[in-house]
Amino acid sequence: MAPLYGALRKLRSRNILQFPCISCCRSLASVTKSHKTPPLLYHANKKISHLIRIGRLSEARALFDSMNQRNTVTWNSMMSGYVHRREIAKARQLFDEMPQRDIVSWNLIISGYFSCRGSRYIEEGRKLFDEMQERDCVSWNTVISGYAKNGRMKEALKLFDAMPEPNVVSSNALITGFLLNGDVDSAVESFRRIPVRDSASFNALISGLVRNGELNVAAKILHECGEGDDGKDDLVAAYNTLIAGYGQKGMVEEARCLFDEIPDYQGEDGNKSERRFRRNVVSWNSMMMCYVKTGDIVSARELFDRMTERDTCTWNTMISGYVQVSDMEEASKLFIEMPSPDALSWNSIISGYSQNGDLGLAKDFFLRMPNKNLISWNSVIAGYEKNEDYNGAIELFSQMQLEGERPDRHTLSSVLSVCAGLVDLYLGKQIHQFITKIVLPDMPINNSLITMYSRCGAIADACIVFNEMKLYKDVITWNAMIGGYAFHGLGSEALELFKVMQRLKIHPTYITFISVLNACAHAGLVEEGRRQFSSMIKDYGIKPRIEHFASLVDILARQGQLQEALDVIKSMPFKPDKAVWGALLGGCRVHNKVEFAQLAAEALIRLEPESSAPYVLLYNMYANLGQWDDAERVRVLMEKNNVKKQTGYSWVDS
DNA sequence: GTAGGGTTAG
Repeated sequence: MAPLYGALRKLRSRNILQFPCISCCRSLASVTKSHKTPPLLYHANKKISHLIRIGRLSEARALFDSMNQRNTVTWNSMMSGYVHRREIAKARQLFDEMPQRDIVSWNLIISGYFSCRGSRYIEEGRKLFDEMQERDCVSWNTVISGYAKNGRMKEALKLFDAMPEPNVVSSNALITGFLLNGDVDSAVESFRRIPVRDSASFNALISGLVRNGELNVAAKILHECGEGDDGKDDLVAAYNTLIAGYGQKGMVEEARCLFDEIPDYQGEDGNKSERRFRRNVVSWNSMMMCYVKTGDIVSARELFDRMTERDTCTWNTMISGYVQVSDMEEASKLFIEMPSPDALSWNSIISGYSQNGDLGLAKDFFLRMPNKNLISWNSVIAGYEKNEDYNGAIELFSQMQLEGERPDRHTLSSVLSVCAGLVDLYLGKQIHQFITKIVLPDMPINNSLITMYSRCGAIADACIVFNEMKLYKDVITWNAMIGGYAFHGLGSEALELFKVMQRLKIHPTYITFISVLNACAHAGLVEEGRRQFSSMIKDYGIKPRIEHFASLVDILARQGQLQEALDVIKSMPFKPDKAVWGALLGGCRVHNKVEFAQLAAEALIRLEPESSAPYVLLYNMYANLGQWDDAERVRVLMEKNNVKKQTGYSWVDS
């Protein structure tokens, strides 16, 4: 008896056998039945399911239509193709047309309805379930998991209690459902109530806990897993999930501890050990990803080199690691070396070159890529936008639509930034219209809209978007609006909004303070500016960047406090850049402080010898003061340095 | 042919 019991346990843990239930007997019956199927029909059925598996649905349908003999399996296979594609109407049509239905037909159509979004479909699925004459445990599991996946736990639990024989699959579905709703306690309780847990029980619980940020609970459960768990010898997937979860939070050390806990058995001659709980390729990939996420490319590479078995994901992770640290040479080396690059590999390389400013290579790879997808288009469009080749971005955007690729929120967000860069309000409004037609504007999209409108001079439209966001705002939203006000010289509005933000206890970022300081400059508030500058450091622990110093210099210089501004420049821990000297020079012009102007202009000329602006400014100042000798000296210097005066241009589109 | 779950790109 004992060996038989052991064999049963082994089968169970491999998901071949579960709780005793009708479906097992039924599936055995259908196996024997398939032997009676005429060979031609049997092969045609196999062909249909193969075509569906590789995603060639229309070919499968053509074959289905051409068959002069079909059995229930034929109809069911065809139906499953539509169910997978969420084409529920077509699946339903087959269901209604088929001459004979078995339990699988019913289960299929019900699962189809439950995997469609919208309560309409769920009700229809439920109606069919209620109409069933005979149900097996798959029917129950389908409906329970259907409710759970849609977050409707009340109905799921009711059915769970009503089912004739509870089984581990439905319990697992409940766990997933609870965690989808963030109900950690109920999930853990359901888990504890399962008499014999399998590996999917652990996976469902651990992955849900990780998604809810409950890493400590997950680790505890994983370590206390006990006797009576069929899944306990196959916990590697759950370990992998938690490793990845730690990686997401940057907790590399915890991840490494877990990784080291998984045995790395390799039998003699490098053969894989019989033991099932051992590191697999996903464990290595996940651990590598942790290092990649924290920018520790050396440790990631170390693991990569130690791996005896690599899959596409391994290569892609390593490539994306090099992309992140801008080592495109190594990234493309791996890309060439890897056995069969997939869409993800191509896209990593494309976005890598895009982000690192090599648009030519990005487009080269993009054009050579065999099956471009939405992400490929988005990567290359974002690259053009980031590198300020706005017209190139727009060209790609229209090209993409000509080729039948539908833009999504990522595309549209990039295109909005393009409109902002081009200062093209007309185009921006068109894109806004387009957006409302095809996606629900979410936070990132709304944020891009605010930036676009304010950069294009339509501050009122920016306000409308901002106010429509009501409760759903993040720091970026606030930064965009405050920055918009500051950009338009509406200093007091910007400061007022900043106060509201502080009252709501939203933590500002360094970007917020760039806008706040700019607002102070525009509003002529010297004391307020100094106060905000030190509040940034003291109250919020934000280290001032050179942009903040530039703003502070701007604030002081505009008010004619040029000596104070110069003191700031001398005391700051950065080498003053164009913006800093530019701010000083701007103040000098307004207040006719020629001695400071000379200092600032000379510094600017050293930084950018080809720019005519500082020469012109200095020349005009001397001229205004009647110091014609000095003015002439500037003009000669300009000629000597071969600088041409550029014709002015306005950057505001009418 | 139907039910529960792990890693990578914009």
